[in-house]
Amino acid sequence: MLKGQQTRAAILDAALRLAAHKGLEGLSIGAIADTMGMSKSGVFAHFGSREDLQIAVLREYHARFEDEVFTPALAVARGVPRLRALIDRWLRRVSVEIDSGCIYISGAVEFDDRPGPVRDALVAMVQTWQRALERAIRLGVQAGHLRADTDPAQVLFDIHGLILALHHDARFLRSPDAVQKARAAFDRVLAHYAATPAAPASAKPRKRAT
Amino acid sequence: MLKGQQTRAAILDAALRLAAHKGLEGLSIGAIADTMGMSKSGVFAHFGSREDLQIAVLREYHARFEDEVFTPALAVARGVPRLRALIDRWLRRVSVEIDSGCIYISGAVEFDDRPGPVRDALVAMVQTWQRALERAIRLGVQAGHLRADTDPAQVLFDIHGLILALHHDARFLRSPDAVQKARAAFDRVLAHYAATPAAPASAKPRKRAT
DNA sequence: TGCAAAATAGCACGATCGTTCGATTCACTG
DNA sequence: CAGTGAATCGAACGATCGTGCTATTTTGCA
Repeated sequence: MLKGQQTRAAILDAALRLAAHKGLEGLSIGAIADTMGMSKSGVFAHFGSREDLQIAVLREYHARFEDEVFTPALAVARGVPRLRALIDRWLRRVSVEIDSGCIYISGAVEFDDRPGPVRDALVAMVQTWQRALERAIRLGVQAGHLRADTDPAQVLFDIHGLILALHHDARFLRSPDAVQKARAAFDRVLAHYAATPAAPASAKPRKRAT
Repeated sequence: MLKGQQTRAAILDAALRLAAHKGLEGLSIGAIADTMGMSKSGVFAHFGSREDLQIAVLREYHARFEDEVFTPALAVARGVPRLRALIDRWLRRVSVEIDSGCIYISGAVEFDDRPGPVRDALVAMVQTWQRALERAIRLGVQAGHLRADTDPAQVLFDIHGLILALHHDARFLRSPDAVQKARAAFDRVLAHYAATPAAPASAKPRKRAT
């Protein structure tokens, strides 16, 4: 009863490591069994199918991402400070992931053309994360930190682009100063959308309308 | 003699289509043989190995990319106009590729962790394209279109990010307005680095460390 | 400590993969 | 038109894959 959950967690951990390197499609039950020192069927029995294993890995990744990036940033004051905390933690995580790979990014490329439950689960998770980011941006507008005419979806697009470029340059091109470039790009994005301090100081914290 | 080159080209064309959908790692000689209506060994004989086939596909893609994006833009006046032409063609190509996929992008994710000749070839091609773009940006600075303190590598990073975000949102998230967002982001990048047309300092010349 | 149930192993199947090899058909040239 | 080399085929090999089946071991509870 307990042993089952225990080895299942261990398998998931190994699978996560493997998927980070080889991608979700590179996940092979045989390879996991090898690194775990157990048989293929032993590994297989914990998941109904390879697809379920992939989805389980996805869920595990999502949970860790939330714990590491999203949740701690909630302690920071809403608006630009929280947005900064969010992006800072995201950048830091991608920087660490240079040696392992971000499953959200690799998965998006692997499954952009492959319908099915795995793609559906991945899309749902990415959208959840993007909606959380967009909400943080919107709070920044409401708090008066960002210009009132700011389009949150556009800011999200800009920020997401810099994360993707960071992942590409650091991981694929092995560029050593990609993190620095990403931080500069983020500062520039924030500066562009920042409300001008000289503007009407009617910027006070409001309760969320709509 | 002639027939050989002819079918080789046809195989390459089919392989390119297949790789755009399934990725370079999803390239299977059997699948190509099926769509070509010939035997596996018949296809195989044209390339010494699967790796050589992948590299040949890469080279073909690179040649088409050059013909479609890079070369025509050389006819435009150097500086920002040429840079605009370059990016416009690139955006247009990625937009069309929403249904097929960009091999540079998918390949970068597939091979960011897999050493070998395929990765080496892909890195070389991407770097060639990035160097060409960076040169166009530098010419924009020299022509006085962009501020003198512009870091071409940083501009390249920004632009590349918006292309990657476009590819992600359009192809994976199936967002219909990704192209529009990418164009807006590009305009914002250009506006940020644009040299002030005249001397009057309507805006404070804030210099940001890069 | 004994026993049911859960966890794991072992084995085999069918499919697909890249690759090799020998035979065969085709295309080009003298 | 004949002959020769290129082009293609067909079959097979070994490896790996996910998966189902049946033992066998291990675990947790009475």
